[in-house]
Amino acid sequence: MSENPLTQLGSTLTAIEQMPLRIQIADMLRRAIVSGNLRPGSLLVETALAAQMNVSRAPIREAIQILENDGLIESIAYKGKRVKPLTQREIEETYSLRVVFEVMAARRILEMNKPVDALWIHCRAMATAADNNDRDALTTADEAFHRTLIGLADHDLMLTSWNSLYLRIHQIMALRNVAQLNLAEIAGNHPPIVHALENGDVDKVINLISKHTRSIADLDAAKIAEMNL
Amino acid sequence: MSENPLTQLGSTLTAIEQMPLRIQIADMLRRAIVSGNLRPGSLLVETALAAQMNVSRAPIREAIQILENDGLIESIAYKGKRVKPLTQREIEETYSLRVVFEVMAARRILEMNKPVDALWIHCRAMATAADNNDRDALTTADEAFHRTLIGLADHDLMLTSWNSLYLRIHQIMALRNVAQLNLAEIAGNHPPIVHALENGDVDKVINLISKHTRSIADLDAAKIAEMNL
DNA sequence: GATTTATAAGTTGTCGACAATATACAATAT
DNA sequence: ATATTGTATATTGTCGACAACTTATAAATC
Repeated sequence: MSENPLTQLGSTLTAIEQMPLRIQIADMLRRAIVSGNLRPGSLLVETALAAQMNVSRAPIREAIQILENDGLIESIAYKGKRVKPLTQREIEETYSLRVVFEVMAARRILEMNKPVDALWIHCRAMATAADNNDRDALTTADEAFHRTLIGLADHDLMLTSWNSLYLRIHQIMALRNVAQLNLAEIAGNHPPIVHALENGDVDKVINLISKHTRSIADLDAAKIAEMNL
Repeated sequence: MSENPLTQLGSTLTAIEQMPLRIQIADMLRRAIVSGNLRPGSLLVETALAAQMNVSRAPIREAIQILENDGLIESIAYKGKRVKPLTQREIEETYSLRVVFEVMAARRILEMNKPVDALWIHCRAMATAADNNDRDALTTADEAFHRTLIGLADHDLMLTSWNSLYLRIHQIMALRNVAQLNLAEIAGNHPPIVHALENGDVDKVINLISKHTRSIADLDAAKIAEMNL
């Protein structure tokens, strides 16, 4: 089984290429949706996609079903499937559920007395990104912060739900007006959370997370409502 | 589709007979799993199922994918798919997530000042069932209680997650030793929750729900561990 | 002109067959 | 006896075709 490094790299690449088509297609479509390239409401027709990708309908169907499971696509009887429209309500539900998960995570972390040092790394990355006015870097560090927080809770079921949630959050973020976000403010919101965690102050953690999320959720909900998706 | 192959298998609901085969098959398999007829670890082979149900593999594949989404089935490379084994950890995660959802629901109900009269109906049904020593009736009323509680929170995303959670709870319940459950005690656990809700006592609600769920979760986790699934 | 009916087009649902790949087992060589 | 190789088998992945059903369009009737 031991081969030279070059073949190892090659096998890694072919491993991706040799994944089932449905996975490749699902990944492709998922990226298109959460990046905003496929806007909410877009119709997905199996035959069209199959022709476009030069594959049969079978893997397309399965890929679409995967995305339906992700909550990114919904079925419309005998018309096709379409990218799920984003309603104000859904945005609010998405963010409120994220708050619940993060509060749950915080409680578990405190119960288990887990160190939260890992969070500081992402806080610093966010601060740097804010200084450089680098929105992409801030977004990346922000997600890393939240993902780390959830991961520390060591709860697979919640993590799975959270991943699904975050797909939609990505989609929302791709459509929102980033210009109205104050990078420094967002970066500044996170260190107090870590401090509260280190001090074991549950109520403060809950308060901070709730307030932080709500302000973002309100911005996004307003934006999406205005876009009329 | 003038002749439905599945009628031979005892599917009696007429409404369901016009649904796509994948839905019928998924429902059938789901019932088999959550009722304990298909035990955790059972292998599901597409060709075998297709032959057994007199359909092609296509709807079987899609049905299996649906159940994979439900978290009831997992894939095993080049062996087939199997009913996901139940681990102690997973049981604990399932119940702890249910607690979080119910606490979230309670908070929202209190915030919206929603009347919770509907819950009393199910409390009474549970009391009656306990008096009659009718385990099935108690289980039904119990689920109705919890489903109503979640429903009152008016949060579609959470409801969807909760439904998925409850599938696994059904599966767990089907495998547990019902004899060790004290019906009167379970029935008695619910009215105080409704009282606390009516009094707006959030902390008490949280406390009651947590304690109530934990005792059941501990019983089930022990039972499953002992069964070595 | 409005309403009903017939026709066409488009989309999903299902099928049977073939290809690819991993596993299990037997046969062979060392 | 152990390791290796080859072969058979089992299972999933993918394809192209056809059927069923819904919607849209055009025609016909009143």
